[in-house]
Amino acid sequence: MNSAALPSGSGQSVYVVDDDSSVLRAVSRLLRAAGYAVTAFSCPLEFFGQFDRNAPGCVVLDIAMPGLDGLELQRRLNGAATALAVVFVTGHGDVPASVRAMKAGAVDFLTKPFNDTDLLDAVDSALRRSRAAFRSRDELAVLYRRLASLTLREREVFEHVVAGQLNKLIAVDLGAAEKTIKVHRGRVMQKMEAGSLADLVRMAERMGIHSTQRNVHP
Amino acid sequence: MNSAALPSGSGQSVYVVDDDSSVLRAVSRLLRAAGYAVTAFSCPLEFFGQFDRNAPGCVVLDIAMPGLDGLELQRRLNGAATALAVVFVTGHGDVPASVRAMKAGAVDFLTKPFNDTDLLDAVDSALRRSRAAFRSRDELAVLYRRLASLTLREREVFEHVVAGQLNKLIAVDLGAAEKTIKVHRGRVMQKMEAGSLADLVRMAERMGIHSTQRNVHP
DNA sequence: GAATGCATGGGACCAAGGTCCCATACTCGC
DNA sequence: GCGAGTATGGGACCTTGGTCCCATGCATTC
Repeated sequence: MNSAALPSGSGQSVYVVDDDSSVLRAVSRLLRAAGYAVTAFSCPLEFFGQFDRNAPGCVVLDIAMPGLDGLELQRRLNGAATALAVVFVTGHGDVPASVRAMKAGAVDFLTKPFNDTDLLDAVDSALRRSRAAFRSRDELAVLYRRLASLTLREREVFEHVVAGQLNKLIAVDLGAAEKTIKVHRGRVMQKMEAGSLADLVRMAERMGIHSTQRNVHP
Repeated sequence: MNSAALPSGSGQSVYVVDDDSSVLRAVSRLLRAAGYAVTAFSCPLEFFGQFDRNAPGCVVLDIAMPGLDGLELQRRLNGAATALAVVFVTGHGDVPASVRAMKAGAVDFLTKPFNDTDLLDAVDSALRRSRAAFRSRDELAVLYRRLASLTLREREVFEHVVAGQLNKLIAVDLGAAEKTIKVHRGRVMQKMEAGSLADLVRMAERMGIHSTQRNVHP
């Protein structure tokens, strides 16, 4: 185990994106002094091409930038498969922009001049949120990978099982013998790596799986 | 069934709170014309004393008001057991105020002059959110009422069951016979009105019940 | 002091879940 | 055409879960 500072592994990486180089320097210095792994960009497109998609992190973003607008960059980040959290920092922010930013999930929206504490608090809270989102996204990805390993039939049985139906009824619904359902059910438990039915139900909940149940008369 | 307009039953009730009587009149008229059941208040405290806690609804709120500040009123609403959603409307809103409002869960934050469509959209979205929150709060209340009807022992068994443990193991953990656990478990299913174990697990999830499990050696 | 609610279980059963081994049948790709 | 993967089940067997009736012991309450 090497304990060198690994920006992407530490969950402490902060990207600062601002076209004003003096602000960029000042903010970067402040955050580095606070112990964060900071990467600075004066060009939003450059940032978008280089940041680490596979790690949690925080982006400190100026709203008004030439080339790529801050809000537009946020929109692209939301569209991309990342778990980055955004903190806006701006000199001349207007209310509509701040509202749009917050609606789109920004953690905070600071107007210059802001005091150091506000920025540090925002970054801390953003990293916290990003790490949580990243972890949850990761766990979900594992679940979906397992789900994808199910055959069609197993998937059907899975849905009926987490709906609380008895094997006997599932058999009727799917037009098979109870015996066969048991076999599929056993394989579902194995493939999903569920230690108990309760586990399986919780997995289904997290994946938003609700039975596509035609209750009576298919 | 009387189909008279019932503000609290319809899920369409909107409270407008603004100390500027001309704005109050204009906004109220607009919303009434759109079919909402509008109640207007020029005094925030009066509103706070009179609104219906037991129905979903939307509050259109001015930020700057004498007596009770808009943000403070929002804070109180969040503290109270309501499911109201807040839309801010203000003449001279500053960015920090809008950010605080959005962080506190406001649906939108409009600055005058705003066009009618923006307000109507915001109110519609707020009512939608409020209805969803209200329903979910209601369902949760039912679950908690059932949970409260469990005896201490039943509650313990409940936690172990949704943790996926077998009756046999629960018996060991609680120092009782498997037979006894079965009895408790049966009563838990009855009292919680769960049709299946899957149901019970989902109920536990919604209530955030995770076993307070001392795995080995109590 | 009788009644009530609760926790505790024995006995007896039956239903449901789970798991072996085994077999058939179909489809797909090489 | 043959093997792999899939869906299907029979037979046998055991473990769990669920539910009757019944009974005891211990608090609290009226």
